[in-house]
Amino acid sequence: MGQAPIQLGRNGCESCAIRNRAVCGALDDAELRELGRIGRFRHYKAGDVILADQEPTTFFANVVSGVIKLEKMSSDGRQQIVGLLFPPDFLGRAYSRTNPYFAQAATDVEICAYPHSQFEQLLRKNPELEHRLFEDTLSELDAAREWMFVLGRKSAQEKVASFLHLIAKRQPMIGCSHIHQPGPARFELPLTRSDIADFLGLTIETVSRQLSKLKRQGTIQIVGGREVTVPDLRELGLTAGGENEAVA
Amino acid sequence: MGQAPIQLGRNGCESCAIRNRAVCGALDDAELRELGRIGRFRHYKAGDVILADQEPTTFFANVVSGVIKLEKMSSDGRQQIVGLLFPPDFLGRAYSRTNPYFAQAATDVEICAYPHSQFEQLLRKNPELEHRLFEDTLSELDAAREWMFVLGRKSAQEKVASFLHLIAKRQPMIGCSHIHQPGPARFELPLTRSDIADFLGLTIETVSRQLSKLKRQGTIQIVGGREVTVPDLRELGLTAGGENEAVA
DNA sequence: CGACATGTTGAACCTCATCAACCGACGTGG
DNA sequence: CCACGTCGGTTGATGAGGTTCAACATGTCG
Repeated sequence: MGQAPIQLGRNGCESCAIRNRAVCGALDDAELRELGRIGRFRHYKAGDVILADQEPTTFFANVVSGVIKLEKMSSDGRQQIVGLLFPPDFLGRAYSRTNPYFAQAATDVEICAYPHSQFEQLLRKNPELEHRLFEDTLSELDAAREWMFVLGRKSAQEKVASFLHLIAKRQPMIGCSHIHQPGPARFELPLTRSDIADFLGLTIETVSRQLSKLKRQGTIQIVGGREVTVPDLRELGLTAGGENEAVA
Repeated sequence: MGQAPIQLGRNGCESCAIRNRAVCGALDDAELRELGRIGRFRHYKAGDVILADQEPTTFFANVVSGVIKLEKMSSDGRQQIVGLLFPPDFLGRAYSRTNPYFAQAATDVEICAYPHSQFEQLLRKNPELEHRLFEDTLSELDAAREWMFVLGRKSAQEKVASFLHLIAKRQPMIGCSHIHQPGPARFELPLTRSDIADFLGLTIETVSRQLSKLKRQGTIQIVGGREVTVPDLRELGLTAGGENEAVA
């Protein structure tokens, strides 16, 4: 739970791992150079706080590697993860003086950070960039609402299966194939049991029990607590229930 | 549960009830005339479906009066309200071929509707309009995440109190004062018990019991099942718990 | 008036939270 | 080196909060 961002030098966008997939994909070469001039790589270790709730906005960023959790917490200690960011997602709440939630590194994380005011200036004078960010925000809103259904209406078993299904879709595979058709999948869980519980509105005990149950049923295998194999994604999808699964 | 939109003639934006508060507030007079040319008033009765899930997008709209619920449903009949629209909110998912959820009139509703392609054209060539819509979307995302905390982490009692608090903040008062400082409030519930349950991830019985409990505790009064008086909003806020209440 | 929709209340049941014990891995200091 | 504490995770026993099923009240409309 430290707070030790490691600041690195300027980055070369041309060779960036997420070039064309992140918001910067909206930019032509000249504009990209400008964004590259203001962008800085930063590293965080799992558990580091990246943005604190209610604090003034100081920067935005793109996730380059790792997973970031967005978290709401109440004074009495309850917490709820309200979003997960994977590469090449965008981090930060545009046009707000303060940050509406905590952003914390779930795994070790690399981001490409842009100073607040410089980025918003770029946004103002570049409608294509703003358009791209707008589309990203719309997708996030869709995802948030999808998750509201999970939180409000699904059983513990379905919640855990839904979570695994989500990770299977977004997390880079351990093996190699990056196409996820119905069929087998293999991935590493980027979250602890405690994080999973906070994401699903459950307790760690319930999460643990449901994972064990899914193992017993043969829907998944787990080794070392974190590495998950799903023999048949379709079956996992079925136990996830609900089926608003028209996610494209 | 019918589907009978009543189509009305063209509207005069100058005298519109929500002019300057809706997205159209981003437009200068000339552009407003253009939007006025494509906008049409429509009326719906409580229960009417306004947009159907998975259907091709045919129009966008601003809510002029009434309340619209955005709803997700699964094949087995479970449903979850994922958003409520009050005047002057914007209805519709920009840049998507299809609609990601049901939009249904919770009360009688008036909207100002813009045909799909004409509106998106206007959006493309008018960055100010898109910017305005972007800001609205960011607020919706904030609200959705706020609600994820409610769904995932609050007790039934807190959920119901949170709902009442939300309505108190957004619903026009029955009396006259439209300022809501800590103090008394009076409003009409725009949702049935069943809708409230679907918004909170509860059953109607639980909602009814919690409302009765709040009455017994003196936190609220209810007459005719729909008209609510809150002697002290601060107290309601306290029983709503959580306190991410930095809503500005 | 009867039929139907909306809402309230009671009783029984069940899912999930709570409390607690335990395990293995890891890191630290004596 | 091993004892120790800590952390993440699993499993069991128990009980509370909400769901489910059911009966009843109220209001509205033909």
